[in-house]
Amino acid sequence: MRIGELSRRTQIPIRMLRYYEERGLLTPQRAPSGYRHYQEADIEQATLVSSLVRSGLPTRLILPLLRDRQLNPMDGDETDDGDDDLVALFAAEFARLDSQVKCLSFSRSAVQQHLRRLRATRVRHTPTGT
Amino acid sequence: MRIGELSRRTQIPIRMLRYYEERGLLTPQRAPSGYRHYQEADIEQATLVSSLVRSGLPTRLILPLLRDRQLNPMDGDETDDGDDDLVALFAAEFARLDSQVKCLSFSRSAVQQHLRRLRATRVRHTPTGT
DNA sequence: CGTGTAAGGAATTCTGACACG
DNA sequence: CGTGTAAGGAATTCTGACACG
Repeated sequence: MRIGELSRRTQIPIRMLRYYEERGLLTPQRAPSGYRHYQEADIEQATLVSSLVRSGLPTRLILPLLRDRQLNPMDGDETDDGDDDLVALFAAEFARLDSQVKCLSFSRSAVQQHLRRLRATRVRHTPTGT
Repeated sequence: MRIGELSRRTQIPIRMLRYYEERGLLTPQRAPSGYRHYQEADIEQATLVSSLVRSGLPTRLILPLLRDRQLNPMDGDETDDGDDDLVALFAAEFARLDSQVKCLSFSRSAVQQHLRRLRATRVRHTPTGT
């Protein structure tokens, strides 16, 4: 598929799909026309990248993460060996995401609870509402 | 307790505790000296407010949410009756929080998975590590 | 001993303002 | 709008010392 279709199916702006490619996170083939050509599997990949980017991961961390993912588990080594710095960076990102999820989940349920009560009193006052 | 202790126990900057009060979200008593005096219950309240603020809720929405919370369920009306606008605003916030939680959770588990593999290969290459 | 007090400094808190993205 | 910071002052608390009965 071409970029427009991928954008539509993933809800990711075309601008961002091109940006991901610029950062090496997505590598579509090219038609003679120069049009990008994506595989079905790129839908999943683009979705993952988009999620990570929106979650605040710098693209330079997303790249090694993707490489790791594409490795055959049976393969030995082509990994970022013993990269202590990388491990530390990812550990920090994980901690950040974890606490952010907790904060948002907590807020989400507080808002949900409020919403329920708000609607309850609304109904009580507007019994004729459709 | 005074503002310093509350700040320490909630991990919320003093600056923010003062700001919450300015917005009517926290209403500590005052000592003759002018020092703020907080109750134990303010710990929970401050934590809730902080979470909501960090989650991106505007303080003007947090205020009615708190009021609602403090209402006795048996009481009748003193609520924001039939406030369609409020309901819509909260519904929008809820939707936003919900999708944000999903995005972050997804990213979180992707990073966690990567971290595991990263550590696994690190160990394989550094069997003597402590 | 238990208790009050003056002394000087350190830590805490106050407000109103400016800065930033 | 939420948050940080520098400024200048006021209230609070701390410690070690001296005094008293």
